[in-house]
Amino acid sequence: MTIQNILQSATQTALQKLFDVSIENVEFQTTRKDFEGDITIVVFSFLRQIKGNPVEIGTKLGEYLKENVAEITNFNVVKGFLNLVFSDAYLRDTFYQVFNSSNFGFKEVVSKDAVMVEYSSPNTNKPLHLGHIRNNLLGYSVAEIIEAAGNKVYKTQIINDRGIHICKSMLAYQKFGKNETPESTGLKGDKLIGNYYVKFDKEYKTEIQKLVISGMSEDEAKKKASLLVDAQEMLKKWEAGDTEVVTLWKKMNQWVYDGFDVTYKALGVNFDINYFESNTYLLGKDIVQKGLESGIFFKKEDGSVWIDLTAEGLDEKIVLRADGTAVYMTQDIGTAIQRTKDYPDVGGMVYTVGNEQDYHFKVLFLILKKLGFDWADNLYHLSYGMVDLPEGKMKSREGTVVDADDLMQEMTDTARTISQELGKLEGYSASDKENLYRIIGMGALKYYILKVDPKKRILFDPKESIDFNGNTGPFIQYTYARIQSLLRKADFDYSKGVAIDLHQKEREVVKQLQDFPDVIQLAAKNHSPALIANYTYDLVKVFNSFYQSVPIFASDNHEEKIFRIQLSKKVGDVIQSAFGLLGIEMPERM
RNA sequence: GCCCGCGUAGUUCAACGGAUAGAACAAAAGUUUCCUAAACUUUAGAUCUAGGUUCGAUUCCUAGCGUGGGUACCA
Repeated sequence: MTIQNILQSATQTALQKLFDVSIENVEFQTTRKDFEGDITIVVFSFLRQIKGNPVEIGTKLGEYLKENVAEITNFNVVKGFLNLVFSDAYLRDTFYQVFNSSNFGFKEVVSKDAVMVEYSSPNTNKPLHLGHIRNNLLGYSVAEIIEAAGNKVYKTQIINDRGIHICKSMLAYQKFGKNETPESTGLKGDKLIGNYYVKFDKEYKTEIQKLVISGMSEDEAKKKASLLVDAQEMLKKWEAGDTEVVTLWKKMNQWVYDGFDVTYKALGVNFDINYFESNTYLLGKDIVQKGLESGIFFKKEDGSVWIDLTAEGLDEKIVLRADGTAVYMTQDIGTAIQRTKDYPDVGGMVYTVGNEQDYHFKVLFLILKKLGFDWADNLYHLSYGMVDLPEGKMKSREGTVVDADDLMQEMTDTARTISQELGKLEGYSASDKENLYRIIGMGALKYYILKVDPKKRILFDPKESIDFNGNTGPFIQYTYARIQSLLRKADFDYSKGVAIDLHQKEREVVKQLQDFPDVIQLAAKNHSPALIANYTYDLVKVFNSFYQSVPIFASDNHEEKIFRIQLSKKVGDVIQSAFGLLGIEMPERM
């Protein structure tokens, strides 16, 4: 029986005896740092059922609990807050419980429903940029968190490998490519293809200008420019399975995938399953047909199929064009259903997609619910804000994007500069050092992005925004490295339990550690890596304060030394676990 | 126009409806005879406005202002 259960029933009994009321669920919260105590009961919440002075009620309740619950040694009442103080013995015992459990905070996989987490979802016509970095980090981290909280997880991406935009870069390659390859140019495949996409746009604009000068209206020129016409023609050939086009398409896409692999690896993300739009873009039409028969959808005179969501406060939405071809929505309906067929244990899905598509997913989920799928209640759009630059929005055509590979390289370079100035790494090999710079640089980048609430937009200043001091990844990594150094110097056995009185700072660290499992559960429920990040930062702050004020090796009490090393080790373990959920690696030294 | 986010110190971020709204950066002062000063300790500084619900509101509701996004056959 956990202390929460004991407290719960003891409090209920007390309320019954003292005030003759029964309260089903008494809420407990950990006491704030500035007040004495470990767990707090908010007496105010009883006032509806118990009339009287909150302080008096709290005092009576506190006296009863102190009397009847062995672990409670004292209490105090501030306004309507009853703060309960636990014994050192109890805190030590719970600490040893977590100290000795290897998977502290993590649950066994318990839920039989798996969750499919989709993220990244790139187009194969250009390299990944800063926006993808936020997407990837969020998606990966949320997947890890959900898994840690006890669900089986499948990570997936849907690769947008077809369509007019792909044909544009293919056409530019055909026309201006001179048979270049990643090998011949030394460029990453995604970069090479991205260049052709830009090239297309440039040539297309030039052509439009020429047409306008020769007397054509701009609108007409945009439609009649030969480059665009050719690209559309190429798309038709692709759809018809034309051998030459498909061969080129396969070759160029493979270059891009090879390039993406490098970027994903550097980011530290991975996928269990890939879906390709070229395989899924025709899905969903049969479902629409069924929905039409059952009256969920309706047909307009021109033959297009719609759903009426005005009763739900939304609009009408098209699900099939007049010519019978699919739209984005059709495809997404079909893909979702396909996934549950491919992986029958999937009972929910998370879509990591920017907030400009909030409306789309609202409608998608509603349609799937109306179609009667029982998993439709467990769909979640992990919506995140844009990453803006000081100059404004990123525009790939205008070249104001921050390239993912470049940014990661820059972070590593900054980490190298700072580390070399501090110069603490003698005895490290050159390659170990380089690896360390990478760990620190990526830690800074990942933490900077993940500590922010996903819903909020991020203002990203490449020059100034990545810091290595304060509330940052490297600050936390540094604490971890110091702890490892501490453990290396501890030349005594600290594996066994000891019974000492706890100092105030030690109590604070123990209390913070105890919250970790709850934080994981909450983060999974809210799909929020930011909660983990901020929790870890708080833990480090509390630990640093402890570290500074309590002499660890100088104590003449050996048992105290043992306990302090144990405490430090556990803090290190928890930091490592928490940052693991954020995809951030830990340095042994720095 | 309509719909959906967001609005907290000078700046970047926190705060299950709970106590005196927390940090960091920037500014000012201090701490290195045990373990890594990328640290620690002080000082100064904020909830867009007006109502409402509540014992209690940064949080929930209404209206307004500011800001970003979406707006029906593009994905």
